[in-house]
Amino acid sequence: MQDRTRELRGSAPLLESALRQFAVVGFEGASLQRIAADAGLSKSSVLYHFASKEALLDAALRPAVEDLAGVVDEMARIADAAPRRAFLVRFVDYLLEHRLAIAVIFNHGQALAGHAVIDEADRLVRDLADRLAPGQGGEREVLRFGVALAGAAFMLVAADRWAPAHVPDDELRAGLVDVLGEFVLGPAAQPA
Amino acid sequence: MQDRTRELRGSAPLLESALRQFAVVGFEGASLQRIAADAGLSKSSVLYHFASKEALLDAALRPAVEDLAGVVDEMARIADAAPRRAFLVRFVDYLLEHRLAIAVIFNHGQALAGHAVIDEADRLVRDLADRLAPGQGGEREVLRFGVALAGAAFMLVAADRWAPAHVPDDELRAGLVDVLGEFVLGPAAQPA
DNA sequence: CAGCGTACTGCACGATCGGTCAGTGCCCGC
DNA sequence: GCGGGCACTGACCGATCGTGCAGTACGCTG
Repeated sequence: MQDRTRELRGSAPLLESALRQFAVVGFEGASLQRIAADAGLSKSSVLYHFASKEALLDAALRPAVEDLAGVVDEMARIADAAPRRAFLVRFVDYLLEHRLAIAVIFNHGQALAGHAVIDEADRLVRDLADRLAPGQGGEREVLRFGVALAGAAFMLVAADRWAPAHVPDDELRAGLVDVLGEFVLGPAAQPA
Repeated sequence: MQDRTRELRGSAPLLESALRQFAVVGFEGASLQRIAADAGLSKSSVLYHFASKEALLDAALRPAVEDLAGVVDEMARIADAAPRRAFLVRFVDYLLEHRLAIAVIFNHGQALAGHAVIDEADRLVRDLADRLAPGQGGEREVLRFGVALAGAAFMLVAADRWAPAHVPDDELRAGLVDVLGEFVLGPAAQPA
């Protein structure tokens, strides 16, 4: 395997096709052939821009992981202050923006353990959980946080499958802010 | 494809191997070769007992789906009565017993849409959600239920990945009953 | 012992997998 | 105009995919 990966500037549609395939059928189930066809080019062309299938996965997930690092930083700065709800809105926005990547990381994370991006994402999520549930009695808090986050990750891509009609993003965002707020901030933090 | 499937009586280890592979790498990512090797027999032998890869998926998920139908029935009978918490305990037990199948249905459901078992499982889950959130204002309730259920499904197989040490089933069960109870029964239903 | 069904296997098949490589057309600086 | 790099492609490779098929070892029944 050559280690030279040509970082294509205008590769957004290709990365989105890859992300969609990875999210739906998983990394092993997705084929370069299908990803390439979906993006409108040949398999060879995909492997011209990205040295391997794994490099493609890395490039597809990288933006979400880097943004997650920013989110965790932000969370660390506000610490235990009041504007937790504002942070929650910001976090739900992050989830919506990177919904496909989030689906890959959560739904297929176990199969992808060992890949650098996934391990980094896992570490960041654990960081976030630890920060939300400090102290030694936090195991229950971590469980609550895990359920809320993974559940949100699922609904991001499954909401349409359950709802009778397409759920607009705005509605989904409002719902997730409410539900997650109730879940991780406690019922006392409910809005008016 | 021949439609004759020999229903093997002592095929439990084979079905469990299949389930584990499907849960980790998804249906398309899992290979009959690896499933067979994991169960200690040849690929041909697997295809002797199950007419195709899809038939194997069906057989592996069938028990969980049938049990789910029972759970939904039970839920329908207790309706709006008080013993909801008892039902929740029963439900978490169900999740723990079929944790691999649950992981397949939730994490890879989108890729498996169209397969009979998956569609049936989807229908049952929707039934359950509708029963928990009746009326026209229930969209938010459905979202809450989806987040809680999918989150629980995730933690069933991911708890060990996040925790510093292995999480015993008893602990996981207790935690899920608490967290899900708080989530779908409302904070008022908290135990002493 | 003969005969049959059951559990299981090795082998072969066409298709598809990820990946390599030798081109090919095109734009851009000289 | 022309040389060189850039984006892209088809042909090809060995491996593996799901599946079909013929054959084999074994245990039961007659």
